Amino acid sequence: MSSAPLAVTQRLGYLLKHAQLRLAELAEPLYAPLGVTGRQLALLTLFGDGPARSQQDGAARLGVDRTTMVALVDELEAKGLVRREVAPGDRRKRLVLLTPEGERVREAGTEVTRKAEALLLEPLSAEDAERLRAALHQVVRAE
Amino acid sequence: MSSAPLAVTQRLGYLLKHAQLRLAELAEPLYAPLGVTGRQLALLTLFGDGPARSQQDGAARLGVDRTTMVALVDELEAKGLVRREVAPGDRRKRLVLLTPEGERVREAGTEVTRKAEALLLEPLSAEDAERLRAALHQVVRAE
DNA sequence: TATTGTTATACTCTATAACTATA
DNA sequence: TATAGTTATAGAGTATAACAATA
Repeated sequence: MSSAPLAVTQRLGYLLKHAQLRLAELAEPLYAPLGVTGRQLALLTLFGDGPARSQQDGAARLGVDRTTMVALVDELEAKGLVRREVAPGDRRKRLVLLTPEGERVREAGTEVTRKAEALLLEPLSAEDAERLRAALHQVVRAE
Repeated sequence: MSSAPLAVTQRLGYLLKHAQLRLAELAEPLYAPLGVTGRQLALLTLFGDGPARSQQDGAARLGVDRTTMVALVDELEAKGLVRREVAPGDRRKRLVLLTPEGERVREAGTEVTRKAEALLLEPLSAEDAERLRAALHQVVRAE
């Protein structure tokens, strides 16, 4: 156990926050032409991937409150990118489904996300970049 | 270039955000007995490390607005952990200096931060943990 | 004129509480 | 009774604009 000063710029909290800020900085200009924010694209990715999910299910996976999810889905619905559908079998639940336009935006967004991530990871070798993603995944998995 | 789905939980934005959430979850209970938040401890680390800094200098390093820094320093001053001092040579600037109590909290906080980081990094080997920190540092440095 | 600190203000993000409808 | 979605509201956190002191 060393007792070096551990300057603020070496702390994981600082590094994670600033990596995130930098990623957002790189990605948002690329998302803008698609007419969506990074947040909205994340929602499209979430609801467009795999079997249909309810709002609550989506909220749980994204780690946000269900009241927050209502507003997020409202935004996407207003843009015509998703629609709500009563879940067959449980009329309390609303499935969130991508419209054809939503599907197009999701696909374009996926490409753009790749590009932004590549820009962020540019200073790393391909191997180190993969290790970074794997390490973060392991650390988060433990939730 | 693969075109796999890149599920939302594999995106760097998601991973960075959730790693940060998890770190905060682990760290805050440890900070609480010290009477400070993680944010406040980061400030103490920033201003307690190296030569005295002005508020503006600190704000720039932390990546926050200077008006935000005013409020943050106010908090620490109210707790008696720092004091402001007019900078010799430029009377517009206020240096932020740790009080003896602030110094004590900073030292205790450093230990606690190490502990929280260790908890977060638990699933990784020591080598992978170091690689993670190094990779984040490289990626952020490019700012 | 420009910069530092400050205040007032507004905006974004998010959660809590209370309601409706379904189960 | 409990759950899903919704609404209204309030609390963080942060930034923009305008001002005083100093350069």
